Amino acid sequence: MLSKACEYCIKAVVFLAQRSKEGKLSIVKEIAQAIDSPEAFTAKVLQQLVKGGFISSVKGVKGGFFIEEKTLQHLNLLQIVTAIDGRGLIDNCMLGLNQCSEVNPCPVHHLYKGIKADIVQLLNCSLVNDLTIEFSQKLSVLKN
Amino acid sequence: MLSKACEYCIKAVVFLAQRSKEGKLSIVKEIAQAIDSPEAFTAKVLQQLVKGGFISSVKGVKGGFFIEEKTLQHLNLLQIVTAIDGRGLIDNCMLGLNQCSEVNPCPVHHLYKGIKADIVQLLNCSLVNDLTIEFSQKLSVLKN
DNA sequence: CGCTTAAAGGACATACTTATCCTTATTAGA
DNA sequence: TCTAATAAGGATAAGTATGTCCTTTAAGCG
Repeated sequence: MLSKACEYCIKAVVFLAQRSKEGKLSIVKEIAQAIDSPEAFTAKVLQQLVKGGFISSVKGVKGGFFIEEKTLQHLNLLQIVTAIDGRGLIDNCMLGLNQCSEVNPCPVHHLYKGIKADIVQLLNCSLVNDLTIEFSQKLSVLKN
Repeated sequence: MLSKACEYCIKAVVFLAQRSKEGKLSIVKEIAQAIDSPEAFTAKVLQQLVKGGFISSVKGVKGGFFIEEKTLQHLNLLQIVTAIDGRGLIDNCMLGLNQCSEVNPCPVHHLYKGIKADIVQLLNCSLVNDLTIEFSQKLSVLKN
């Protein structure tokens, strides 16, 4: 469904959002620990998030990552998923047909289209800010 | 979502089912052509389907693959997907948590559980026999 | 300025998926 | 029995995802 890179990104962003609301920067080590991910690999995917403009970073002593308040207001999971994994999950046919559509459907097209729409809706309606609030209240976890 | 191997398997099975109802065996070359897949790799995944008991094969001249009538009656996509890709799609957390549940949910657990149930239902309710009927009537395609 | 800290970036390593090729076993038919 | 056709199986290659390591760049602080 989602790549490991994308899973780490989503979890990292939720954690970072919480920390940012507390006015704190987080270094890679803290993030990797909070989401139980390999540190070096996490650093790589965080770079992608910075390049995509989803999170911000500060180098050097007292540096780290954070999310700008105004970015957090509208940031949702669809933005992150498409930036990291591309539009495959959203666009692709379940059976991999290049041209799968209403007029040229694969055998499961009509059954799958509703599910795909639901996935897009889940991602699009999942505001990082909302997820973070739940996480702060310990109503959800980012690791076991 | 599904591996390439799994995509090929599903398409191969739908094609094979149609041919089997016509009383014909199909060789790898015909199958690969019908579903637009690489021949050698398709041969490999067909072997897995034979081992799993989903399809049957005959070696030698006039040999090929087919599906037994009684197998076809109850064969559905969930059986094929779990045999080829395992239970990951069905069991795994969207964010990859090892222990994601109602009492210990990831940030999207409650939103995702319905979608996962829908995916399982799609696969479980998709009888290969039914898909084949539609395919025979040219209401769906296996390649472009 | 020089030291320390931390992100950025590049190179490399590992694992898995996808794909190909060649050989072997099996079968039908001449 | 010999030959051709075809699945089965093993080895290998190519590609992608995942993960690690080391160097470079930037920033804060004494």
